[in-house]
Amino acid sequence: MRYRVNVKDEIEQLIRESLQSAIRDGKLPDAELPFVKVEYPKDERFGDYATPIAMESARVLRKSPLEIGAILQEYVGKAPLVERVEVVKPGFINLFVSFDSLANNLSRVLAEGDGYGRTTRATPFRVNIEFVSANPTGPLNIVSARAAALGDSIANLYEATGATVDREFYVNDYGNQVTLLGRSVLCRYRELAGEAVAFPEDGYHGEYVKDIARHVREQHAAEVESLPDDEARIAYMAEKAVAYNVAGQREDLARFNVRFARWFSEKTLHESGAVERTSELLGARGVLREEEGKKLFVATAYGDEKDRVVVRDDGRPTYLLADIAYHRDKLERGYDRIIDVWGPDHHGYIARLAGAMTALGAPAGRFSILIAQQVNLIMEGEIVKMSKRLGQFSTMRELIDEIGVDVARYFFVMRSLESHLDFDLALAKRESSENPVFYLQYAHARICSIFREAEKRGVAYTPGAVDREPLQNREAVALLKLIARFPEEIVDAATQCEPHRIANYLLRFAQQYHRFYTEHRVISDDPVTTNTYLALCDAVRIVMRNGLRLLGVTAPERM
RNA sequence: GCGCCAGUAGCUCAGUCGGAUAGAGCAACAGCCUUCUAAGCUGUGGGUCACAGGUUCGAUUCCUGUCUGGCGCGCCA
Repeated sequence: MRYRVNVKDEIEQLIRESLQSAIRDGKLPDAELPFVKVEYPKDERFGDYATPIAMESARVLRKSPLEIGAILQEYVGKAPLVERVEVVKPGFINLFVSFDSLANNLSRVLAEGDGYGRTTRATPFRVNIEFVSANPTGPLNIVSARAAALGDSIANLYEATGATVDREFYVNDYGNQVTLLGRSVLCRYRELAGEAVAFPEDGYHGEYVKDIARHVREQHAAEVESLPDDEARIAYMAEKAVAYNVAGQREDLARFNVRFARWFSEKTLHESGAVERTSELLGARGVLREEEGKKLFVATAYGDEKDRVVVRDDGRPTYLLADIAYHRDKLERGYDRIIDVWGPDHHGYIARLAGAMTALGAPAGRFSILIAQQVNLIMEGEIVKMSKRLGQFSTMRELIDEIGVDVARYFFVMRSLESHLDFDLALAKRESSENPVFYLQYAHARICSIFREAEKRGVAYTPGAVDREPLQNREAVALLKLIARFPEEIVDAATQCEPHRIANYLLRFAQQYHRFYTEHRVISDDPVTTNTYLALCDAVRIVMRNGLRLLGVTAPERM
């Protein structure tokens, strides 16, 4: 096993071993068995975990699903983890987890604290995740904000499965757009000096361009004048502008609790010769062809619509070649998994880059590209256009100012990434029950309040002294089950790159806690029950805090 | 024209490699605070899973086609 066992893995293993034992004992014929699926039944009457293995293996074992189930029942039922096993109608095997194992897990949560939910790995696992990677030509927008929330949460999830994760931002500080940015700044610079200049038609019009020009004029005017010609000045302005924009992006992201291990400059790939070497390597691998003095990557061999130019007839490399060089660099750094998070406007680009990775020898499954779909901002029922000129919520910074980091981060990960996200600003701004973020945080704050009250009343709390009897009720058991599931949810969410699962899980969890709170009084005259319920609340608080932290959301002690 | 994503309750969305009577939040309606936070809880109503075929013990899920919405189809980055 890659992961230290959680309940789900343990059950899967138990069923696999039971099948093997039954075969060894001659109760089942020896055969090639399908993968053992373990799932959460929709209805709690069907148990805590269920497997359709008896139905799926019926054909190959040449017995009816019910017969197979009856045989497995004997073996599976012996495990202490399992309270009882039922074999029902079409052939499902339903397992009920024992109360003892759930209660034991409570002590584990209290002992592990902040570490609960994390799994450890027998072997090291390294992940590289590249996200946001917005052009350094202006401030970050809302799409970048979604990518930032998603990428960082996925990174957090992987770290919680014991992986080492590098968060990376690719800075496109090379090429036409950067030159154009430099020209735009130079124009504004001249305007400040009172010169009348024609602003480039396709230039960058944002206010920030003027800010940069002003900054350069105040700090570096002498240097600018000493440059030989305008070409050199444009390059100079471009460099200053990129540095300014990247610094601004870095600041916004830090405020969003997202920190990158590395800001990888595209320019360095060109300067070091890595781009050229990549072209040679592709040629040596036989995946380039020449046409009219150009070099094309044979992307059609990897499912793309057409072959793609990587070197122009004047010898200049295209963006694609630099991107391949960049990803080759990531491959050579030896990661077990390389993940890119892209915006919706780049899906047409997937085939060629993924194809290039395959051509470079990346094993299947090592490299994956996630597309975060579009974000619509909704204001009073209307879609707010995210034009940079229109709409007051065009930048990430403005969004954070408006609704706060916690709400923004939660909203961006609460839906699956491939669904188009309707971001209701009015709802996000409302500090009420309609806003799910507050619902989760409220559960945490409520528990903190109970502990404050307990301290005020001088009630002693001993985490080690948990009595089982007070936990034998519907609400407490439901909470214990969800607490036990937390580590599994993390593993699933990480490997599938689906942080929204955690958001959904925490919502169910908070709901279950609020139910418990309504039904049971934590601080009472009975010291044993009080201590046990304090321990349960403590565990809920730990799971809630750890879960929110994975999503980059804070767990307030008061609200 | 081709490609990618989506279409599930009034709204926003979950639904695990194909499983059991399709779920949640919000909105609507009816209740629950002398006691640890009512930003909470309980209950009710609400569905042709876009449509038509196919695959099989079983399809919201997989395949084919049609319709609708979004996006993309540069030797820009």
